[in-house]
Amino acid sequence: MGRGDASGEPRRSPRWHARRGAIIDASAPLFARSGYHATGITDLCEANDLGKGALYHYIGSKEELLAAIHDRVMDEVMVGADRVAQEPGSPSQQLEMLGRELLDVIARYPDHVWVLLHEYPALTGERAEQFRGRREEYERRIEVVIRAGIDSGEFRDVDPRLAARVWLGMHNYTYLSLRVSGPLSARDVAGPFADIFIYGIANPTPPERGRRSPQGAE
Amino acid sequence: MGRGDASGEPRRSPRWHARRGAIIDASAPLFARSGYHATGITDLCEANDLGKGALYHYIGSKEELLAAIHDRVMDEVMVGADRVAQEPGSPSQQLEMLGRELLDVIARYPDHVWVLLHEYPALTGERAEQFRGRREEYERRIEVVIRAGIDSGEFRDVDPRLAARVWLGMHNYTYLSLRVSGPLSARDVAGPFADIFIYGIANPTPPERGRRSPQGAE
Amino acid sequence: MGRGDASGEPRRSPRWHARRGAIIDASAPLFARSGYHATGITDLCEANDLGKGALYHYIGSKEELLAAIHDRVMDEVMVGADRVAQEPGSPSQQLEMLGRELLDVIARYPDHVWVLLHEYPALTGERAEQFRGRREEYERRIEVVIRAGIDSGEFRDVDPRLAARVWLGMHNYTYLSLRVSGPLSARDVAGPFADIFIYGIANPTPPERGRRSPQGAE
Amino acid sequence: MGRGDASGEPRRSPRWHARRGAIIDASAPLFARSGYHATGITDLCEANDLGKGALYHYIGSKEELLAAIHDRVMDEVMVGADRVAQEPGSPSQQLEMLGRELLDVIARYPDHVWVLLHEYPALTGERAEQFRGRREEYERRIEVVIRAGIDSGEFRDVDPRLAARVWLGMHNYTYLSLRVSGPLSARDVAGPFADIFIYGIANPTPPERGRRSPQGAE
DNA sequence: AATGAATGAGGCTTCATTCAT
DNA sequence: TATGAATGAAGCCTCATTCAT
Repeated sequence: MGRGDASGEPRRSPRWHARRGAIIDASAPLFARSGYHATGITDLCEANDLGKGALYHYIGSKEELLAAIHDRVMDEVMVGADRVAQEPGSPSQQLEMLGRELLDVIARYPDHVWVLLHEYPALTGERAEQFRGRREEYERRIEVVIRAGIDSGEFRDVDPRLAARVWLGMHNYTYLSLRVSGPLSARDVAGPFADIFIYGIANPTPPERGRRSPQGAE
Repeated sequence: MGRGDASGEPRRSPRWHARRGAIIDASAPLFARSGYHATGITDLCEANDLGKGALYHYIGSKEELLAAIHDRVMDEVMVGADRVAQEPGSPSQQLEMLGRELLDVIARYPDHVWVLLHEYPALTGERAEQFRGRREEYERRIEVVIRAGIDSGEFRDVDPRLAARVWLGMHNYTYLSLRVSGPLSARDVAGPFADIFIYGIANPTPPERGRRSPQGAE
Repeated sequence: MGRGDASGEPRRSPRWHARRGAIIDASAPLFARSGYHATGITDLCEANDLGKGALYHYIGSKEELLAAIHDRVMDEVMVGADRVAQEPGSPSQQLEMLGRELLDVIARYPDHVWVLLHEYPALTGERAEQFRGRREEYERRIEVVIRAGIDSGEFRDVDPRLAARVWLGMHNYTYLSLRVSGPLSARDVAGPFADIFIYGIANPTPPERGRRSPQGAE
Repeated sequence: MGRGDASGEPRRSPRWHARRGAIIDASAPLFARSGYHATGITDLCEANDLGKGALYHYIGSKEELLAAIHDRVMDEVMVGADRVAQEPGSPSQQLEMLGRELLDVIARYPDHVWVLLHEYPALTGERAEQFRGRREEYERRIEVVIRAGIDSGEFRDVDPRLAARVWLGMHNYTYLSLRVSGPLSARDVAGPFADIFIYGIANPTPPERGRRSPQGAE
C-alpha cells in the first residue's frame, strides 16, 4: 500500500504477488463462512491447495492474511470515494453516487466485506490502528457530504455524525443481511437506499429548489 | 424413586440461578471486547472469580453461556414488542414505539447485544436454530407494521422486507456504532432514528392526513 | 473383613452398613457396563439417588468402592471353596463341586465378577496386594485338587499350574462370555464344563477304576 | 485441482506409516500395564519421545490408536486362520493348528492381545462395530470346525458355541494369565492346550478310528 | 517453492474429592 | 445424614508457527 520497501522484507516476484492475491481472495470465503478464529491454517491450506510451509511463504501469518483482506476492500472503497469526489453534484447526488460505489464494492467482494465488518477486532497492534485510520477517513468523507447538505439547506438539521452512521450501516449491514435471503444485485438496492436515506434527512421546505421525488415511485 | 425427576438436567436452587445470571452478565463484556473465540475459559474464570470447575457448574459449556447471553436479549426484546403490540397507534407510531423499546434494551444490555450481533454464527445445532427462529419472529413483526403502513397509504410502496432490514440495521448496528465514540442515551437517538426512517419511507402525498413534521426540528 | 476396628475409622451403625452394601451392589453394574475409569462419581450418585457428599459418606473413595466389589465376590467364592473342602469326594468330584460353587457365585453376581476380572488392575497399593493374595489363595486350592488327581493316577501328568489356569479361565471368562449372547443358568453349563475339563485331563487308562462317562450324553 | 484427492484423510508417506506402526507397538505395553483409560496422552508422548502435536500427527486420536492395536492383532489372527483353512486335516488337527497359530500371535504380541481382550469395550461407534464383526467372524470359524468334528463323530455331541468359547478362552486368557508368572513359549503350551481341549470333547467310542493319544505323555 | 514433521502453549471440559452449610 | 458449591489437577485435543529437507 505504498509504504515503501526499504524495510527488511525481501523483494518478491510478480508471480509471488499474483499467487498471494489469489490466496487472499480464496481465503475470504472461509473466514466469512466460519469466522476468523474458527478457520484453521489447515483449512486455508486445503482451500488453496498448498502445504503449510508454502502457505506461510505467501501470507506471513494468519493475521497478516486477515489484514490483506481488509486492505483489498478499503483500497477499492477509497478509490470509489475518490472517483465520486471528482464528480460534480449536490450533496444528495454525491450521497447517491457514494452509495452506488460502495454497494458495487460490496457486491463484488461480499465475503471480504463480511469479514471486514465482523472480524476487524481480531486485528491487533499496528495493523488495527492502520485499519481504523482508513475506516475513519472514509466515514469522515460521508459526514462531510452530509454536513454540506445541511449547510446548503438541502438537509434538515440532523446530527451529521449520527446520520453518517445510519448511512454506513444501511449500506454495509443492510445490504449484506439482505443477501442472505438470496442473491441481490447492488443496482436493485442502491435506488431504494438512496431514497429512504435522503428523504429521511431531507428538508421538507428547502430554501430554493423543490423536493426530490422518489425514484421509480412515480 | 425419591429424588430423581428423570429429566436430563438437575433441578437448581434459586441461588444457583441468581449466580448463573450474574455470570452471564459479567461474561458478556468479555465476549464483546475480545470476541467469543478469543475469550478463553480462563478469562471467564478470572472475570467471575471462580475456578474452572465451579464455572462449569453454572454454565454447562462455553456455547451454552453464549446462548444464554442471546436469550437474555431476546427475552427482553420480545417482551418489548409484545408491549407495543398491545398499544394503539398508527404504523408510524408503532414503529416509533418499537424503536424506543429496542433501543432501550440495547442501552441496558449493550454488550449482550453486541455479542448477539457479532457472535451468533458461533451457535451450533439446536441452539442456532432456536435463536434464528426467535430472531425471524421479531423481524417479521417489524415487517408487518411496515406492510400495514403501506396498505394504509401512510408509507410509500417500498419493499417491506428491505425496509424492515434497514430499520433493524439502523437500530442495532448504528446505535452500537455510535456508542463507541462515547456513551449515548437511547432517548437521544430514538427520535432522530424514527424521523429519518419514517420520513424516509413516508408517502409525500398521503391520501388523508398531512405529513408528519420532524420532532424537535421545529 | 475381620481386620479389626482399632484404627482411626469411626464406628458405624447397622443402617450405615446396610446402605453401604446396597451402594456397592448398585454400583457394580455401572462399572461393569462402562468400565471403572469411565464411570464417574456423578453416575454413581445418580444410580444411588444420593448427593456427592452423602455418597462419600458411605464409600470413602471410588477405589474403596471398587475394592468392596472385589471383596463381595471373594468372600462368597472362598466360602464356597471351604464348603467343598469339607465334603468328601475324589479329585474329579471335588473339581466338579468347586465349579458348581464358582458358577453359582458368578450367576448371582455377574456384574461384580465382570468388574473383578476386568478392573482389578485399577486397585493400587495395599488394596491391590490384599486382593492378589486372596486370588492366589483360591487358585492354589484348585491347583491342589488337580495335583491330588495326578498323584492318585486319576488325571494325566499335566502341568498342574497350567491346568488350574485352564479351569479358572473356563469358569470365569467363558461363562461370562456366554452370558453376553443371552441369559444362561449356571446349572446348564456346570455339567459341560466339568465334562470337558475332566475328560480333558483324565487318565485314559486309570490304574483302578473305569473311565467316567459324560453326563447326560448317554 | 492438483494436489487434492478429495478423500477425507491425506495421503501419507511410507515414513509416516512406519513411524505410526512404531508408535502403535510402543503404546500397547502402556495400555496393557495401566489400562487404556488410566494411560494419558502425556504418558504416550513420553514413551514415544514425541510432543503432543507430533503424536496426534500420527494417531489421530487416542481411540484410533486403540483401534489400531486391535487391528494389528486381528490382521495377524485372520491371516493365521486363513493359512490353516487351506491345509488338509481332520477337525482335531485343524483345531490344533488353529491353536498354534493363535498362540503364536499372542506370543508375538502379548501386550496388544492383552489390550484387545481387556479394553475393547472402550471402542465406540463404528470402530466398535468393525472390531466386533471381525471377532465374530473368527469365533465362527472355530465353531465351524467343532461342528464338523461333531458331525463326523470325532467329537461328542457338545454345544458347539459353548465349546468354541471354551477353546477361545483357553487360548486367549489362559495363555496370558500363565505369562504373568514368567515368560512362556507358545510352543510349550500349544500341545497341552490341544490335548486338554480335544480329549475334553472327544468321542470316547469313535465310529471308525481309535482314540488319539496324548502328546508327549508317554 | 514447497513439504510435512515437530513444537508446545493453550483450547474446552471433566475428574475425584473436600467442605461449609 | 445429606447437600451441592468449589477446587484445581488432569483429561484429550487443536492451534499457529517453525524448520529441516
